[in-house]
Amino acid sequence: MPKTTTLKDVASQAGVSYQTVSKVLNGKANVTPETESRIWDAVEMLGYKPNVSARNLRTQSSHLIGYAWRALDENRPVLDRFLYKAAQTAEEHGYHLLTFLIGSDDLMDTQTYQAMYDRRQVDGFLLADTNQNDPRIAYLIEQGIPFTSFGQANKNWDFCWVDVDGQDGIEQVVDHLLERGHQRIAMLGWPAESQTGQHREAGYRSKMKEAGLPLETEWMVRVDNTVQAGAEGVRQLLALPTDKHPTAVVCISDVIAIGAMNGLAAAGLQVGQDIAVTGYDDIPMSEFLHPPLTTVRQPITAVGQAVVDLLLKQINNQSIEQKGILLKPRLVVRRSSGVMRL
Amino acid sequence: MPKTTTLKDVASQAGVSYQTVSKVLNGKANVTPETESRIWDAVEMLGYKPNVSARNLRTQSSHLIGYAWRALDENRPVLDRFLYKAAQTAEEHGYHLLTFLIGSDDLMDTQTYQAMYDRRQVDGFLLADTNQNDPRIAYLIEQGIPFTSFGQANKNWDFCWVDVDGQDGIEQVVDHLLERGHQRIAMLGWPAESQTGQHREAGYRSKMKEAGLPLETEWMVRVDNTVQAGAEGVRQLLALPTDKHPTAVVCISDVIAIGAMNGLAAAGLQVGQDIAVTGYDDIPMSEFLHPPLTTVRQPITAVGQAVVDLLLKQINNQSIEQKGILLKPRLVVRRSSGVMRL
DNA sequence: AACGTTCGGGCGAACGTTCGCTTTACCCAT
DNA sequence: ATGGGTAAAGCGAACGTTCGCCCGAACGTT
Repeated sequence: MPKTTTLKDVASQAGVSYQTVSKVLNGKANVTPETESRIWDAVEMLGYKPNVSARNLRTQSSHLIGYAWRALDENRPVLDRFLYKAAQTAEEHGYHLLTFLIGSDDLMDTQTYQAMYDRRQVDGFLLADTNQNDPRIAYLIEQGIPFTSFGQANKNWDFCWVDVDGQDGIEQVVDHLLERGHQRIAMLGWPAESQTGQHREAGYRSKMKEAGLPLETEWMVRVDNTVQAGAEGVRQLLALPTDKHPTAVVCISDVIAIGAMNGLAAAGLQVGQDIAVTGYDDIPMSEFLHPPLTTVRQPITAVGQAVVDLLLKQINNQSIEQKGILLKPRLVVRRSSGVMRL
Repeated sequence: MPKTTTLKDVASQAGVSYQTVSKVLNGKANVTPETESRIWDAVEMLGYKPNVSARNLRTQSSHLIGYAWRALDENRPVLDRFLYKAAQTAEEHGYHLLTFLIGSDDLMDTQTYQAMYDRRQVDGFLLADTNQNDPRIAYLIEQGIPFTSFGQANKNWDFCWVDVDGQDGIEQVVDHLLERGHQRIAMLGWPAESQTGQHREAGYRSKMKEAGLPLETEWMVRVDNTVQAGAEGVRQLLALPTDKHPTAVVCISDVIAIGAMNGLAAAGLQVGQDIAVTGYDDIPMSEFLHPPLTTVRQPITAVGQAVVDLLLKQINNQSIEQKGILLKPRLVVRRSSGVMRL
C-alpha cells in the first residue's frame, strides 16, 4: 500500500505551511502568484488528492446524496434514466449518489433514513416511487432533513418535489384518439392507491367527459404494472359484450401496453388496425415493437436534474423560488394507435 | 439543526470516559456488566449514532464500494438485478454502494477510478460490462486496488472475477433445439469484440460441430444489443434463399429475441410454430411475451453476492481460496422454441 | 521618528472517532 | 507488610482537513 500523500507533504515540498496549501486549494488564500504556483506545482508533482473523510469530518458534510432502492420493479427503465441524470447532475456539483436498500415496512424504512442521516453518511435524500401520505416524506419534513422527491404527495405538505404532469399526458393521448375518431376508449390503469395512477386516470376522465362520452366502469380496468397484467386486462375487455368492445385501449405504462398488445394479438386482433393501443413512458423498446407503440415521453432527464438542483439548494441553504415543479410530457405517435376506420 | 450527539455526550451521561464508550460499542471493552449496561442505556436514551466521517478518517476506510455506470444500455435489466443483490450483500457487511459515472474514454475512465480511490472515497470497486483487455482492470491490478469484476477478461491477468458460463448456456439451448429436431439453426450474436458474446458463440459452434452440422457463415449474424437490431437480424436471415432459411434462431439476449420475434411476426411467420426463437437472460417480460420466450436464466443474484464477497475479502485482507468463479446458467423452456414438425 | 494599514502567510484548534498504553484499585500469595 | 498480577477504565495521540485569528514585514503617512 503506497503511502498516501497529504497536505503536509505538499506543504513541505512547496516550502509553506500545510494550512496555506489548504487555503490555496480552496481558493481562499491571499498569497503571491509565485507561492501559489509553487504550491500547484507541488500538488501536481505529488499527485495530491484531498482525503474526503477528513474533509467531511471537518466540514460536517458528506457530499453524498442518499437514494433508496425499494425493490426491482417494472418501473426500472424510468427510474434508471432518472437516476443516471441525477447522478450526473450531482457529480457536476461535487456530490455522489449513495445507494441503500429499504423494504416495505414503513417504520423500518423511516428508521433506515434516520440512521443514514444521523450518522452523517448523506447530506440529503432523493425519493422516487412515493405515495400519497408517504410516511418517509412525513418523517423527513418533520425532522427538517433535506430531500426532494420525484412525484408529488399530500397537497398539504410543504416540501420540494418534481413531477411530470400525468393528467396532461393522458389528455394528449385521449385527444389524439378522439381525433382519429375513436369513441369507445378503454383504459388500463394502476391500482387505485397509486397517486401517479390517479393523475393519469384524471386525464382520461376529463377528456372523455369533455368529449361528451360516457365513462363506462367496465372500460376502466386497474392492473399491476406488469406485462402479464396488461394481457389479463385486455382479456377482461374482450370478455365484454361485442357492442361494448373498445376500439382503443389507453395503457398507463408501456409495460402494460406490451402485455395488452400480446393479449390482443393472441385473440387474433391486429393492433393498430383492428384496435388502437397506447402506452406511457416511451421505454427504449417501444419504438421497435410490432407495431411501434404510440406513447408518452416524460422529460425524465429534466426531472433528474431538477430534483438534484432542488436538493442541493436545500443542503446549501440557498433560496428556493419554487418548491414544486410540474413538467409537461410529450405525445409520441407511432403505428399502434393506427388510423381509425370511420 | 438539532445538535448531533457524540461519544462525549454518551460518556458524560453514563459517567465514563468517551473512549470507553467507543470500546464498548466496538466490542473491544473490558468492563463490568453494569458499566456496560449503563453505557448502552445512555446510547439508547440519547439516540447516539456514530459519525461515519470521523470513523472513516480514523480507520482510513470509507466502507463504501464504488460502482461505475458507463451508460444506459439495453443490458440494464441484468445489471439492475446484479446491483440490487450486490447492494444487499454489501449492506449485510456494513458497506454501501457509491455510484459514479464514467464515459467511454479509457484514459479518463481510469483517472476517474484513480481519483475515487486516492481520495479514499471508496475502499474498492465493482466492475461490470468489462471487455477483454479492459484498461480499467489493467490499471486496478497494477495499482493493487481491491476490485472484483462481473465478467472475465484477459486469461493472463490475475484478479478476482465472477462470471456465468455463457458457453454452457448456449450449449443447453442448442441441445434443446437439436432434440426437437432442428438442424438449420441460426444465431444472432453480439459484435465480435464482446467477450461475453464470444463465449456464447463458442457454445453454438461447439454443439453444432458436435452434432455434425455445418457452420454456415450466413447463419451467424452479429448485431447490437437492441430490439431494433434483432429485427434487422432476422430480416437478413429471411433474405437468404429459401432452402437456407433457418428453422430456429438462437438469440444472444432476450432483447434481441424480442426484436427477432417482432421481425418474424412482421414477415408473417408464427414464432414457436413456423420457426423457433430462443433468448438469453430471462428478463421479467420474457415469460409474458407472445409466445412466451424460451431463454437462459443466469444466476444473477448469486453473481452479485459472490462478487461482493470476493471484494470484501480483498479489502479486509482475508485469504481467497478461488479467484475466479464460474457459475452455470439454466435453460428455461417456454413456447417460443415450439415443437418441431418432423 | 513614530504610527496605522495592508499584504502574505503561520499557528492553534477543532471536527468525532479509534487504539495502544498507562494508571488505579483490588485481590491474593508470599 | 510487601510485591506481583489482573481487571477496569482513563488518557494521550493521531487520522487529514478547514477556519479564524494572529503576527511580522513592508509601506506610506503625519
